[in-house]
Formats: sequence, C-alpha cells, structure tokens
Amino acid sequence: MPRKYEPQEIEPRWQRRWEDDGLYVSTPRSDKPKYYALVMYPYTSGDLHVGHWYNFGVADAHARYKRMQGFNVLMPFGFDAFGLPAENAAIDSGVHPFTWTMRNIERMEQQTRTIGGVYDWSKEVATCLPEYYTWNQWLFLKFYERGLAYRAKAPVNWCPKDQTVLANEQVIDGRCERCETPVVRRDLEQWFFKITAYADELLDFSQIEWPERVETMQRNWIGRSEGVEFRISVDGRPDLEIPVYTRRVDTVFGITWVVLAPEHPLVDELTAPEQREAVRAYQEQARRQTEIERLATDKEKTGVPIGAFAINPANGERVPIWIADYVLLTYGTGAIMAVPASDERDFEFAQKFGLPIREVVCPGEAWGHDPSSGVHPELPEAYVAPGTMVNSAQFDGLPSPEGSERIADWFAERRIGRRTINYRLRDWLISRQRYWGTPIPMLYCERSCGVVPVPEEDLPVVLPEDAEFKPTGESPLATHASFVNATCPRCGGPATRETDTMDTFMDSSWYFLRYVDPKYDRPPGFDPDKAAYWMPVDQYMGGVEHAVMHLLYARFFIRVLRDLGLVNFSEPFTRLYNQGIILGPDGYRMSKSRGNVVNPDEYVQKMGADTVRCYLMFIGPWDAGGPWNTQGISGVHKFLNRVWTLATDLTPKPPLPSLGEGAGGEGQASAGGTMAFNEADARLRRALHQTIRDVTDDMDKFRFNTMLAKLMSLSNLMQDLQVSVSGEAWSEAVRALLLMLAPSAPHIAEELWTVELGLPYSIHAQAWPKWDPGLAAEDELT
RNA sequence: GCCGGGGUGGCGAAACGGCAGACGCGGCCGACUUAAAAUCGGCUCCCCGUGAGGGGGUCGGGGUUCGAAUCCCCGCCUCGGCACCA
Repeated sequence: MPRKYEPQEIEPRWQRRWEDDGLYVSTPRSDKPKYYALVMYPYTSGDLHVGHWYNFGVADAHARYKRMQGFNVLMPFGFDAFGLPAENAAIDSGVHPFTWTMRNIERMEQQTRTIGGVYDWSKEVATCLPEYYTWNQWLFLKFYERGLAYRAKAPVNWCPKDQTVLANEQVIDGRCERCETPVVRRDLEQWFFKITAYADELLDFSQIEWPERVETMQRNWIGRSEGVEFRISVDGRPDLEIPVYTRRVDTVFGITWVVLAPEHPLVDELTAPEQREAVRAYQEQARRQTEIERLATDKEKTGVPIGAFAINPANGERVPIWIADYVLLTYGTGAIMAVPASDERDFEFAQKFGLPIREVVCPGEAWGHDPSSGVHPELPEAYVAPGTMVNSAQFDGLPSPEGSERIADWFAERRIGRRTINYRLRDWLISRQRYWGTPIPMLYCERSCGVVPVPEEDLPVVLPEDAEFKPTGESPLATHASFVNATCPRCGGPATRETDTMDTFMDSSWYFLRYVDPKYDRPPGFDPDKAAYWMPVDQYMGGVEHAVMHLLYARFFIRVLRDLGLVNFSEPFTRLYNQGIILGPDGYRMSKSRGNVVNPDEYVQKMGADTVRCYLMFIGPWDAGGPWNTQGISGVHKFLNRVWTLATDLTPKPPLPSLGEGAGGEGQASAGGTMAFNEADARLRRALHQTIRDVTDDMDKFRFNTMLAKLMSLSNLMQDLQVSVSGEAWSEAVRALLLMLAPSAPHIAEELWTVELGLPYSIHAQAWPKWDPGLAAEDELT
C-alpha cells in the first residue's frame, strides 16, 4: 500500500533534520561564487502574516534555486525590534517593551521556521539588544566626528498622538506614517544626519538594478532643481536684502511683488507699523495649520502685504512685499519673486488680490500672439512654457531659455546672484522623544564644555529598564534621574545625558552588515573581512513601502561608511525586487476591522507549508500580489499530491529496447492504442527538456507563476504517458521534476527524493538540472 | 496637475510581432463508490451548426505591418507615486 502524502508529518521532520545538519549555515568560501540573498527583516509585531510568507517563502524559493545553481548563498534573518508599537503595547497592557518584543520574536521565529526556508539562524539579529545597538551608538559617534551628525533647532514634524517628532520621510500626506494622525509643526532642538551632503550622489543609480519606479520615487524625493539665487534689496533699508530662488530667472522683468514665508526671519523687521496687526494674525493662523491644510493644493491662496517694498534688481521697480503660506520657509530661501504671467500659483494670487500681471515671455504662435508687435493681449492663464522674451529691456526678442542663461550671467557679473542647485531632500531627523530605541550617546556639560560625545570606551549607553514610558511629549528617559545625571568626560563636572532615542531606521541602515557575523564584538560592529566577502547584497527582496525611507537611508549610510573607510563599496543592494501585496479574499487589504485576515498557520496545518509556498508563487506575478483565493489553493495542493503519486505509486516500467515498428512518422497514437515506447519516450524527453529550459528562465526572472504552471504541465503529461514510456525515460523525468520542484516545495521534494526514491540526501545539495538543446528542439517548424 | 504600471473568459492569469486564453480556480457531464469525500476522464471565450466546420472576439477610436493583446497616435478607465518645492 503506497504511503499517503502527509505534509504535517514530513515537514517538521525535515526542518529538524536540515537544522541539525547545519545545511543552511553559510561561511565564506572561495570555491563558489557568493550570493547574498536578503529579505527585509520584519518588525516584531507579534504574528507572521500572509504578507510575510509572500516575502519570505517566495524569496526562499529563489535563494534555494541559486544554491542549486552552485552559489554560496547567505540568507540571514532577524528582527527590527525597536520602535513605537512595543511601547504602545506596554502602555496598554503593562507589559514591558522588552518582554513584549522578545516574546514576539520567539513566536515569529517559530512561525518563520515553519516556512521551511534556508534562513541561516546562526546569523539572527535583534536590534533591541545592547550587542546590536552599541554599534548604532558607535556609528553615531563616527558620524558626529565627521560632522555628519549635528544638533539644530528647526521646524520639525510633530505627531501629537505618538508624542514624538518624525522624519520627513515618515510623514505621508501630512499624516504620521504609523498612526495617520495629522502632523503639526514645532520648532525643536533635534539631532540630524546630513543626508543632503550626499544628495547628488544618491541620484546616481548606475551601479544598481532596481525597479524603475523606486528610482523615480527616490529621484522625486531628492528633488534636485537647478536655478538662480539672487538678492532683492528693500526700499528704504540699504542694510537689508532678501535672497530669493527661482528656476525662471528669464522672467525677472515680470516681478510684480515679492513673497516671504510667514515664518521668515525678516518679516518682523520689515513689517510696517500699520500692518503689524494683520501680519501677526496671519502668522498665527499659518502656524496653527496642520501640514495637510497647509499643503492642500486646491486651497485658495491667502496672504497679507507687510507694508514694505522691494526693488527689482533687473529694472529698479518698486514692488510690494507680502507674506503668504504658499511659500515654504524650508525650501530654497523661504522667499520668492512673484511673476504671475509665468507662474500658475502667482497668477492665481494676482487674481485673488488684484495685483498687476505683466507678460515677459510671449507664447507666440501657440496662443496666436506676436512677440514683435508690441501688443500683448491679456493672458487668460499663466504661460509657463518657453517663448520669446518681451518687456525685458535688452533681453527682448531672445528665446526664453537663452534669456535665462544671459540673465544669470548678467546677475553674476553684477554680483547680485549666482546659479545654484536646490534639493527638496531635508536632512534626516533622527531624534525621537520615545523610550524604546537606542539612546543617543551625547552629553550636555552644565559648566563649560557644552555638547560632548560619550567616549567610545564608555559605550554602550544602556537603555535603562525601569523607565516611566508614558508619552508626555518629552522623552521618557528625561524623568529617569540616574540615567540623566552624568559626569562630563572632559571636565569632570556635572552633565546631563541626551534623553532622546534614535529613529529605528538607524538600525535598518546597516543590519545587513551585522548579519555576516552577529556576535562580532569590536568596532565597527561588523566583521570587515566577512563583510568584504558577502557584501554588497546581491538580491534584496521586500515591499515597496520603503522606497524613500529605509532604502534611501541605507544608501546614504553605506556611502558614509565608505567615506569613513569602513567599507569599500557605495551601494548596499545591487538588485532589488518588490513583491506585491496579498489582499484578503474579498479583494481588500487585510485588516482586523474588515475581518478578512488570512491566517497562514491555519493553511499550513491543513495542507502544509509546501502548498502555501507554491500557492503564493502560483497566484500571479510576484510583484503583482492579489487576493488570496480560499479555493484556489486546492489546485496547488492537488498538484503536489499528483507529484507524490507520480513518484511513489506508479512503478517504472522495465527499460525496453525500442524496436521501432512503424515508428519514425509523427503519427498520433491512435485512440485506445498504445504508443511505441520510443515515440512516447521522445515526447516525454522533449517536454522535459523544454520544461527545464523554460523553468530555469522563469526562475531567473522571478516568474514563479508560469514556472509552476510548466511543472504542472509536465506532471500532467507524465500522467498521460506513464503507461507507455520506458523506465529509463520515466526515471529521468521524475528526478528532474523533483529537482525543479525542490526550491518551491522543499519538503515534499526531499521526502520523495531521499526516502521514496532512495537517492542521496539532500536534494537541496544537488545541482539544478540542465537541458539538452537538441532534445528540447521541436522536430519541425511550420 | 505631473510621472510611472496596468486594462485579455465567471475568477487568478498565460501568450520572442506569428494558432489568444497555457496553468489553475469555479462550473457542467461521466467513471469509481451503498453514499459522500478523495481520485480519475471529458467539456467549458461568444454566436451559428447535431457534426465537421464557419463567423466574431484582448477598454474605445485611428495607424504601421503579409500578420498586432503585443509597436505608434488619440481618448476613456484603473492602480501606485509625487504634488503650492518657486
């Protein structure tokens, strides 16, 4: 009686055996090319959900394929273990964040093991442990020494619910990335990393193969803009000048007013007494707005004149100065020239407040205008495209792009302006007013030394266990007296500690370096030799949600490490793949409130991990994601059952010499008759070698859905032909089928290979099958 | 508004410019079974036809080509990103 396929029995058994044999423990070796496969480490949220399986299970299949192809694969695993939810859980339930986090890690680790992956658990990392965060602190000090970590008072994003500041990257549509509370502005002293120093370099993607859209998102985020910065003088105040930035210096003759951001430092100085009241009221109103309100593009323009006037350096004209919240303090110089004829926003503002509009770039033919006529019909809207310059003195008649260059030169000669480049990217704000994170290793000497870094030999600054972590708007550590009070390492006088903790994106910016040897206990926190062997990551796999956060920070971080002489490459992740999102059976994003959450453990118990892995691969292209179909999974399960039957139940036929009666023609087997062995063999062989060829190609290109479809077709054909093929052809096909299935369904493949067919353990140490182009070729082409 | 991805059966999806719908789900019919499950076999884009066969069909409209789901142009819809960044 043939055995039944029982994944519940097979899977844990093989998982234990692989673990006991250390099958997936990776070490540097010179006889094989290295391949660092990496999945984005999960946050310690508590449970492994389907999305994790989609990432970790499918990524594992690809890594297994690379192993079989002869690569020395490193595929580590760890946990992103600091962060707000642990603290919030502690506040809600009274469990200490450490306890909560470690409990979740234990649980998630067990669940991850049920995937049956090649994850090398000897390399496991948890970022909340001192053995990890010590090196966050060490690296922070290096950044500080290099002038790349600095403290500044700046307007920052404040989440009123989470009671902490956020990096720009963590504000999505004006809301906190975590809790979606509208963010407000605050002026605070905070620690920043100087990512802007690397803005240009981060725009260079030539060393990496990433999805186009991620590159685009990063490019947009960095927002490089080339233009001219020039000074506008203030009427009656020879001591003052207003710097403005523009990309359209060709339009300077069209300036009809100047705008300052409401918070601009010159506003108080310049406001005329009679406007003081109105200005103050406007500033107050602007300050109270949330980011969402302020940045809404469909909002009506608002503003007030401050009663002062500016002199246009191009033509000496006197124009009014306004403040308006459509000008942002944090971009450019926080002040603009307004040219309503050539800018949509200024045009709208002019209409609202009845300000003059003067055409300086004639649209020409496009709008039926004639630049040389001297007649300029009223513009129905701002004309922003290039045209012919008019009303611009000596520059009249020039095409406007050329005019830009000429005026830029003219300003430069007169020393009132220069070409400059602006970025939208802001420096990375890394302070957090929360408990569960890495303490920033800085001290404030109360006597005379000011800001003093904690000496390296005093690291780590240990996060105290006993803190009151209710959010108050101030770091919880600030109320912990024995933590706060310290001694100045320079003068020995009293000092206080920095009580803010680091953004958790600090942790994720280098964890992949720590993985190469997580026990390494010397600076810089990772083994340089092992890192030199394994890095950079060959294939990074994870969600697209980190496109401008983690992925940008890590690229910055590694460049800094390179400049510190700690690594010798610039890009951490050579190739990136973003898998899609698995939706609930109803087609919506899974959420507890919707009640459409699929629990992978349930399906693992019912049908096995191999089935769940294969189903996730089969559902569609990996980058597309899609709804989990409760019924669809049975098709994949049936397929694995069929493979089981093919390999166990159907006894191979004895090899027979083909006698070739009537063979040679391409005739179909007649209905009800049997094919000659050699003809059936030929058909099976051809299909097999075509399958190997196609499956290999699909594997290389992450097309797991069609890869499995082809294995299904092959197994269907084998079933049809099993009564007519020779044992030899059959056996070749069964072995190759199992080898090709091994990455996707590692347990069943191992069981059939090792136990049922008695072939050498382990199938996962075998070479990927090769195809013979001659056998794969079609006999005839029409 | 700008920049990308996409639009193909009842559903998830396939298809070097060359037989549209592989593979799977669901559905229908049949075999096995006392019965059901499981398993196995057949059918399953639409229309006409018992059949062989014929006609139509890949969001809509044009175009290139011997030949277009695929390439080009216009439009519609949809998903994602960015968006008062001067």
